[in-house]
Amino acid sequence: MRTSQFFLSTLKEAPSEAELPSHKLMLRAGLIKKLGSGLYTWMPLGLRVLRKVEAIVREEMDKAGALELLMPAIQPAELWQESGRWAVFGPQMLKMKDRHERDFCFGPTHEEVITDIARSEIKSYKQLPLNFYQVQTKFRDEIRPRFGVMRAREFMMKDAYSFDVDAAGMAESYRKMHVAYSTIFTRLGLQFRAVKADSGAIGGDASQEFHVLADSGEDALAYCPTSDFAANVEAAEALAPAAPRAAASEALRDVDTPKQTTCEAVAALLDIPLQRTVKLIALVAGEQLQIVLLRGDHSLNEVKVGKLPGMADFRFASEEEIRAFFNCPPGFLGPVGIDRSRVRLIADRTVAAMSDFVVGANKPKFHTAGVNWGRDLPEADLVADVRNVVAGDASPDGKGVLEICRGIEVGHIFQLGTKYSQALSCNYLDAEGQLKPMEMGCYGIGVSRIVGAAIEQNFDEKGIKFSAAMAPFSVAIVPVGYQRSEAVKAAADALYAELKAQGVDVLLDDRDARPGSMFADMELIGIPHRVTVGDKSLAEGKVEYVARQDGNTELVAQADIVARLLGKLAQ
RNA sequence: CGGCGUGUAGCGCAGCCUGGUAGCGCACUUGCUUCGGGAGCAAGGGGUCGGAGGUUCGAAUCCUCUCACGCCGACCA
Repeated sequence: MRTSQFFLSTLKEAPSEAELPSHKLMLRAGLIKKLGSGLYTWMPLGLRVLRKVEAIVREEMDKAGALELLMPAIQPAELWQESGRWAVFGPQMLKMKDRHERDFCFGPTHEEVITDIARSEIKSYKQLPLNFYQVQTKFRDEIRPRFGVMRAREFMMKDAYSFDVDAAGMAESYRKMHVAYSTIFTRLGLQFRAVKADSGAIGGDASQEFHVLADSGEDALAYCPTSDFAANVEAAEALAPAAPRAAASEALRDVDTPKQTTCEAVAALLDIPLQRTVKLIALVAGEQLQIVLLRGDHSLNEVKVGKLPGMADFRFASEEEIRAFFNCPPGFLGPVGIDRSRVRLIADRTVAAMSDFVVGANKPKFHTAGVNWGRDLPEADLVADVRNVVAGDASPDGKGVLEICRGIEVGHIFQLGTKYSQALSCNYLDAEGQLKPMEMGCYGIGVSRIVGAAIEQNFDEKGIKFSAAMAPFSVAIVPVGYQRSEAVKAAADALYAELKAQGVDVLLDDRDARPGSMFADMELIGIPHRVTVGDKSLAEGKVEYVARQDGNTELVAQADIVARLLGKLAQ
């Protein structure tokens, strides 16, 4: 491709709405253009990148035995009503009516449709196992779209669905997808990690997420450097402290905390470690107040709370509800001396093992110190793991200590079991003629998100640094004086023709622009290999090669440059 | 949805407080010069100042309403 025949639209300054480096760079490089909130056009340059990601995803899915199909983006409401998710999915689903007032949605995912296909097409165990996939535009009406294509409302997703005769078969399908996903992200040149995940709204048993590691990632990941344990923080178990609760050694006493409404402030005032304080979080579930106690430096894990008995649809208590029960404003709440018949007291495992701790006194401007279980208040009604793990916690596999890093979720694989096949009567006949529900799995990859995540992981002050696998063009030829020097033009054209003949995605910058702006553009859009052709080096029969990755420059004989480039591209 | 904040040329912004002929940089067009790191000079084109209503002789500027977008909190590939 020649730049004069292509469409480059680079910007020196990024539009102000962009926050993350990847978002700014994608706009500056002209990969995408915003149409509305969470809606982006993939411009010609960006589409080339997206297509390269898609191609790798397709190759590996095909290799893993999955079959591509394409389902409608618009789906009738009936299927969703049948699975019960029409109401459950909520406002995140874009709903619409046709001219006959029939309900439809723009598909946020395709479990219902694929299950409908399977139940009508698959009758016998002899047809199984099967894995169908598609690369499709999805729409989720995100509460807050942001970060460009990383959290867009309309986005490109690869979703696959496996159908097996039994749980062992499903586990094998799942394992194949795990392998395929690892291969895909490796081929894309990404640093990634597979972690244990919560299965969330989609449901099911086992599930793992694939994360591109990046400091700006929205998810916190817990991993153990000395074992293979890795989990999303929301799914990582916090073990109970190994040491038993120490005996009480302090007397119960009130302390003045005139303005200290947080554990941090109280700890600072009393000059004690934050780990000696306990905070109280008031929740409501089943019309009853639920009091959760957490150590001062820990944070509530809402996923874990939601899984406790009777807490499935919990919410945070309102300030009125808090005042009604405690007769005290938030900031000074404590578990000592409250009417335990009207509430349930849930203690985090860590708190249950504490002694001589500090909590609110249930009266404004006071906290209580030297609090001890059993002596000053009855034991908790429930001791459970309700906190997020923190760096330094023991690894749940008992093989070391956890560290925390951040990641961008680009893939998620689930073992669904029979959740959807039972809801939608997706059955087959086994060898004994028995009707059985199919065992399903589903596997998603955020194709458009990958582009953003990859840039978030690979950029410098000059712009994007695409891996060879994702770059819109593999090689950029920058002639200095293409319009002025016959020799330069002839050499550049010859190199261009030769690379094209070799099947290389090559971009020849034949604009009548100054070299500085051509260099800057090629660097901004992230072309991994650049060849500069100029009179100076041509006089010695050489051209200049620059690697975008490290900026290393070398003079290469004209006769050798094609072979050198082919060698680098093959790496 | 709640809490802020911003809407002025394609992009980045000033002007608004204190009403009086709409500006700057980049980008774009033309010409001359320049040509290995986002060139210089000169001349140009482009804006219903988000929208509606109001106050006023006069509104980008003041008031009311509205829409859009962005940031901070709960969802997810």
